[in-house]
Amino acid sequence: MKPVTLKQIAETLGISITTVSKALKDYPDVSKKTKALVKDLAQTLNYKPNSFAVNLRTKESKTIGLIVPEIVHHFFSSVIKGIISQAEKKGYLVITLQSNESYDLERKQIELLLNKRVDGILISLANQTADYNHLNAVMSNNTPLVMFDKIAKLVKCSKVLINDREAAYKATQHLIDTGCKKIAHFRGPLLPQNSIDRFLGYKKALIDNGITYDSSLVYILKDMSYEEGRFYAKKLVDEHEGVDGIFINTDLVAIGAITEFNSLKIKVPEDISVIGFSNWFMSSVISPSLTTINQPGFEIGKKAFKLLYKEINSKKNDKIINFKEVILDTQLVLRESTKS
Amino acid sequence: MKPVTLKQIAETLGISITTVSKALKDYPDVSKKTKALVKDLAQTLNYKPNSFAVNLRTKESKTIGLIVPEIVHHFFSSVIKGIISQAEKKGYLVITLQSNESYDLERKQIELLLNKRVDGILISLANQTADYNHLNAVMSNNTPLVMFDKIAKLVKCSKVLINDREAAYKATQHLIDTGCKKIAHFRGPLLPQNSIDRFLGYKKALIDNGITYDSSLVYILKDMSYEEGRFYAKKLVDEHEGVDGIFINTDLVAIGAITEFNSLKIKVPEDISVIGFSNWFMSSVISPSLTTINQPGFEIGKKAFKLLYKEINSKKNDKIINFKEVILDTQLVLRESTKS
DNA sequence: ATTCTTACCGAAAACGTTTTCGAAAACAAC
DNA sequence: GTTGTTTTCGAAAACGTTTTCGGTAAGAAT
Repeated sequence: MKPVTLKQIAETLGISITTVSKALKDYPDVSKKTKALVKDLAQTLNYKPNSFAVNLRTKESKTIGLIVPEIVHHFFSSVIKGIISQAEKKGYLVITLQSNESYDLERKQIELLLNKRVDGILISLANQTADYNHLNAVMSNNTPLVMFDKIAKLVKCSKVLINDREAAYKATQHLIDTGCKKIAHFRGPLLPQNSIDRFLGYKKALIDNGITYDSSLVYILKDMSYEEGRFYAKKLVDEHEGVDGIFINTDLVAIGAITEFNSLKIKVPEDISVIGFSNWFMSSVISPSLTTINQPGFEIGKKAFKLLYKEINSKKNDKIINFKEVILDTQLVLRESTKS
Repeated sequence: MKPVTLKQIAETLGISITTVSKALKDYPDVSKKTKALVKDLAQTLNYKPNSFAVNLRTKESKTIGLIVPEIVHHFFSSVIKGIISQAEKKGYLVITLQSNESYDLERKQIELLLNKRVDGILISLANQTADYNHLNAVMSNNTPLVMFDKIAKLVKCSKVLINDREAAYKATQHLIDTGCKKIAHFRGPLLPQNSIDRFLGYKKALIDNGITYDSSLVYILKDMSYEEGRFYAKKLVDEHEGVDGIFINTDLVAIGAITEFNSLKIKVPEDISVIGFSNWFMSSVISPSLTTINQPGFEIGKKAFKLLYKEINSKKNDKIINFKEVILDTQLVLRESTKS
């Protein structure tokens, strides 16, 4: 019942463990005859190398760690899918953890993964994260690290991103182009780089078009939920008159806002245009369907793994690692929630 | 730069590796003095046991494998979240794979996980899976296995389920109670146990209420997508007259159907009542909101891990494992897509 | 017959930990 | 001073693999 080992194969064949090992790995200094013998027996005994022993010996686990703020989330689950599918192709397995947007958890999980001696780590930061010691610890531990989506500019490592500022600019410009004059913004928390960048893109588009920026039109959301979308939509119309457009940080919130406008009998887009961010699948289903920015989650995941894979291999071959910053394209997706 | 080992601690302290190891694990045969010495040094050197070596020695990896048909899916991502959160509490990490509803992939992934020597496996089967050799291989490999949601009745192992038949009965009964006479059913593929059970629950409810079962009112869907929902909704009204209710296997399809009815100017629920399954978050957002059956994904995940954890421990202590079948409760969630 | 290749094989160390078992040291009891 | 008990420690084996390095045998070349 015990799993087959090299030793057993060696003994039944009357040869050494060394030769068995080398035969299975096609070393040139094993005769064709013995190779065939060994491989046949290994096949019939259904020999599988003990990965624990291989790990110990080779100092690598063919496993990477992945930390995301939240798993039940269309964008992140798409990224996860991209990562796992790409990793599988290259013979890597993925250990997934979720930080729940908590810095403390994130720190512990990094430690967990380092102790497990994963070959590399992929991470999208928690909203709360403002301190980067745990990330620098990864780097100084000589473990390849690639950040995606929610990144820290100050950490020197490879990154996979979209151009959030440009995308936000594009979205806001579209509102302006379709006639909006008084444009609000529902932004994410203060810390994450992407919510900063999206805000900056929004602001720049206003200024470039001669619209004076009004900070009271910018609402800072906390958990980016559907409920928050509804809440702030109500708050917005309570506090301001004549707002005719909103750029909203994420589709889920935008859907909340649209739902609220619907129930307040405020017409979208006639009274107010709404534009979201992410292109969540549901955005095309609700009524009115949501104009948004497409953010390619699956591709981000694939690209992030590819980068990590390269770094892992560079490290193995003692090559120097050049950190890359890959920027993926976004597209404006026109639907019914903005005027044409 | 090399990681600290027991050996180094032993040498700098002038004691044996054995004693260091035992001191760190609080063996009773180490004096308080040496324990303190060792622990202090370990702390300052930031010693972390090499998990590869520990794995090899203890023959366990504190890692489990998880296979789901699809990651980008509200129900499954909820389950994954439940599993990971519970596993983390018990010091286990989770390697996630997705079968993409493919039997071949599922088989390969099982093999991958067994070769990695995970301590246990959690799985929800692919729609295509009809052969269970790969699952029995897990059992005969003496690796604990727990199935959830999409299970195989014939495989002897623990399972976490909902009572699909009863839930479907409940849903159909609700349609009947609210006046529906001609009730259609959009079911899932033929193989999965849960789509069989939901169909049987639907059928039984009809018969128990004196409604003759009409097989032409049952549509067999393939990929359970939004688009399929729209397609079959159209097909249904093209092929039948006077259908006043549908029980649909999953919320996403139901949302597709409702969208199609909306655009066909068929009123829900006045002309036709729709009831879904799963209680996907979006179901409360669309218009009209969807009456459905709540299927507790997060709890299913938690429970599945707990069961697996027990089995892993039973195995370690050479106890016999009693396979359990846990049935979790579902609730009928009343919303606007059915009459009151 | 001697030297040089070439082809093939295996001993042994190493990876870092855990645990068994025996032994030494310390102390108490008589 | 002997015996017995308790406390504390360490040698060594084991987990299963990979890889270095040296060695033997056979054949080729001189």
